[in-house]
Order: sequence, then C-alpha cells, then structure tokens
Amino acid sequence: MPELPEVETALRGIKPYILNQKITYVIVRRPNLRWPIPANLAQLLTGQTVKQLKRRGKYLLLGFDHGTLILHLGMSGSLSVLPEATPHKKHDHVELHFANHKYLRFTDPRRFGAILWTDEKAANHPLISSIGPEPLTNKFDGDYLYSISRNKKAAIKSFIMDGKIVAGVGNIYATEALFLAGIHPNKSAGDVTLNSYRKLVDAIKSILKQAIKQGGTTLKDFVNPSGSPGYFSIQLHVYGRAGKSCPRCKNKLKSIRLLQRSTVYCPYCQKA
DNA sequence: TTAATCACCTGAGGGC
DNA sequence: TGCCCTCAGGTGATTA
Repeated sequence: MPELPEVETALRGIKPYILNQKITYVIVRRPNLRWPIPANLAQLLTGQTVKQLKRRGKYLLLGFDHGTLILHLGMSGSLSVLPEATPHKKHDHVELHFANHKYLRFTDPRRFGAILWTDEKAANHPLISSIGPEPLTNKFDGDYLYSISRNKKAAIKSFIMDGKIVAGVGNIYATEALFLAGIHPNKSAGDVTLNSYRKLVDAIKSILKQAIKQGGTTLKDFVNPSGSPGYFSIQLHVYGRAGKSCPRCKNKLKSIRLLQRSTVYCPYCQKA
C-alpha cells in the first residue's frame, strides 16, 4: 500500500532512468483507472522530454515543457523501469518508452491509482493544491497541528490521515506514529495537548524517515522500482499485530475500526 | 461546516 | 478442489 515513503522510494528509483529522457512512444492498455486516463496521452507525451520529477504527498509529478503528468499509485500501484522487450503482465496498464531504450511501466491490480494530465503548473491542480504541508518540512510541527485542531471532534487518527492536514500519512504510519507518541487513536483531535502533538510530529517524521531510508514498507502489493520489496514491515510495532503482545508493555494489542480502517493500538500505552 | 460513510477494485486467505 | 465470503485500503463524492 503505497504511502509517502513508498512513493518517495519509487521516485528515487525511476529518476536516474527517465529524467531528461525523451519519450518515444506510449502504450495505454487499460485507460479506466480511478479516473480515465486522458485519451490523448500518447499525443501529449510522444516526443517530449521529462524535465522535472517531483513528489507532492503521494502524487508523483513528471514535469514537461507544456504541462505535468500526475501519477498516483492508489493502493496497489507500482512503477518499474525495464529494458525494452520485457513482456507485460495482466495488470501492466501503461508504459512510457524512452529514447534510452528503457520504459516506465505502471502496474496497478486494483486500479485505485490515477494518471492525469494538467497543462498548468501542478500546484494549481485541484488534487495538488488542497494537500497539506509535507510532513518532513519545518512547516509541519506540533504547534501547527495543535493550532488547527482546536475544537475538532474527529478522532486523532482520522485527523492526521486527512491529506489536507498533512500530506502522505496513511493508515500504516498513522497507526505506528500514534503508538510511538502514546496517543489513543480514537481520542478527539481537539483534546490532544501541545506536548502530545510535538511527540506525535516527532514520531511521524522519525518513522517516515526510517521507512524512506529502508525503501518503503512491504505489505501485499508494494514493490520498489527495481521489483524487489521494501523491508520495513519487519520493524512495525503494532500495525498488523492485533492480538499479539505490545513491544513496550507486553499486554495484548487491540484492534478497532476507524474510518473503515483497521487500527491496532495498545490500550495500556496509548491513553485516551 | 464538520464528520462519517460509501464506492471504486482485485487478490489473498479462510471456511466449508 | 472449488466456491463463496471477508478483508485489505487511498481518496473523492455523498450523506447526515
């Protein structure tokens, strides 16, 4: 399940092969992802050179002279850079072929991902403009979360998973960060103290940095651009460990559902 | 305005 | 072995 570290890993993996490379042709095998892929995608991209490659939240942005290709990996999406003539498989939906005889392949079994085009600056696109601050920047700190959470009754986990509050924190890292900060996931965001928010931000930054360093989390579908899985899941403290013992106090971890998402926590270490 | 729920989608895994 | 059901989850749209 690609979250911010997985997207960052994908970006770093593909960048050396496609930045400043000219696209020679485009193959779209299945245009109906989360939203339809632009029908004129091949016309838009053929002969164009990738001038910029950036990440914003969980979106990858391929910048060209005349616009930006916006990619989202959804839940099961992955990107691979492969040599020409590598045969495609069932869920390989889109390929961008480059002059260096490599191609970028977009694979997404569940098709929750997206490939969109904008003629304007990506920052002006509605999907991008509404995203909150990047979690690894100085703008994202405990004071920021505290100030915008006053009077909010939503559960803290829902709050930090809201992309408009902070970019790129999904279920896995929200679950882990709340454990590390000792905050009950169901606690109202408006009731969390400034000190706890500072701990939470430290936990989010720490866990994201660690995950990026190790190449993303490997859970079910995620593979990095070289085709190998990440190795972070072995270090998860609570996610996916309901019923097992808490790594801190050894009591049994519990599972609840918040926003239709499984949420594992320690009822002793994480106070409401 | 805010918060919760729904819908999209497919593969894995468990039960029978 | 095969069928059916449940679960996993990112995020925009819809509903309360």
